[in-house]
Amino acid sequence: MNKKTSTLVGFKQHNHGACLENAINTAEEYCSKNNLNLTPIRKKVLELLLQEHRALGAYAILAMLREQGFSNQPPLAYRALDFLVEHGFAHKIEKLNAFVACSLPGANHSPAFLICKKCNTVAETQTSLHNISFNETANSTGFQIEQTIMEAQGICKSCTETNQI
Amino acid sequence: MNKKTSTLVGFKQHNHGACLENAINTAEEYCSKNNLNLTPIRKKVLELLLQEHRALGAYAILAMLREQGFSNQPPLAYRALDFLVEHGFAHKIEKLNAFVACSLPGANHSPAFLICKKCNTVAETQTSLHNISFNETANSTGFQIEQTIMEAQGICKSCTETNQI
DNA sequence: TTTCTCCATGTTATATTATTACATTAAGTG
DNA sequence: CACTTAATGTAATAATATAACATGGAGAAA
Repeated sequence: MNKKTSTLVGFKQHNHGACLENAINTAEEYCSKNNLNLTPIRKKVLELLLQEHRALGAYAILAMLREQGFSNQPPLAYRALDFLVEHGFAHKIEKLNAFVACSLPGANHSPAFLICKKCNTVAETQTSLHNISFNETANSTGFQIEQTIMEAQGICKSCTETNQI
Repeated sequence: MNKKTSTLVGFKQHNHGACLENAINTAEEYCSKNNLNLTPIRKKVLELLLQEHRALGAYAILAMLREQGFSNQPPLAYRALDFLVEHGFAHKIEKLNAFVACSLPGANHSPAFLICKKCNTVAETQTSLHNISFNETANSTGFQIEQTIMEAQGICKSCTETNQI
């Protein structure tokens, strides 16, 4: 009862091409089912995020969009990111003011992130246990939680082992 | 074993003047013991934060400092805030890009925050249970956590009851 | 005392992140 | 077709944060 499995993506090996293609397909299906418009810009931004397992800043994305022939006005990136975040295809990492593709699309989630300070890789974890303390405290005071942000910064195994400066 | 008490400040009544004075005294003692320099600017910023139970942006603080006769260059505020955060007298609320005084000074903590979207009050909670899921996931992948950020947004009891728009 | 060093502050400039506001285009609907 | 709505284009600016270098002051070392 006390234990809860955690899943994690980002510090493990995986088939990246398949991962990307799968995520895009999932997003497309979800959008067509829910009458959402995954426009070229939105899709392109999602692809750009999926190609990294790192958080990208809005202006980094904007620069990439420009390389692809899009205009480079900030709202272009922010609007696409807003759409992706609103519908769960991406998350904002508040600590970094940056964005990552969702690693667990479709999950009804309250995600938590592990951020490596050295390589900037971001791993998304999915648990439910982590909300207990918030819920307890919230309940005891009548606070109604709508959204939780959980981010941990540290050093990933790979960076610890190579011990690079 | 499974339960852990949570403490909370910010949505409860308390003697505000005493609270402020006590916090300042604690900070001064801590600084003199640890050979830290609680300069006039740093002290003033701490007082400004303590006067609210809300998060204040760096530029809001800067404007208050100017009213007190200090210069109004951004580094003035950021340096003082850096000091306060580094030594645990204040915390940054990442979601708001803003700062709150620490409600539990002296505690060796990994704080969590409840942020009311209506009145902007920020309550600090102190638990240890909330780190379990992070620690489990981190351990399983060799990730070494250095800092965790936990923030919940929602509506506090008082705002729910008055139900103001 | 003089010099040195360190820490804090003063100051200018600029970088980074994000939004507002309004014009234009495109797709679907009555 | 005219109308409505969603999405994008574009310009301007707001809000947040830092870099870089100068100045001042307190205490240690010579």
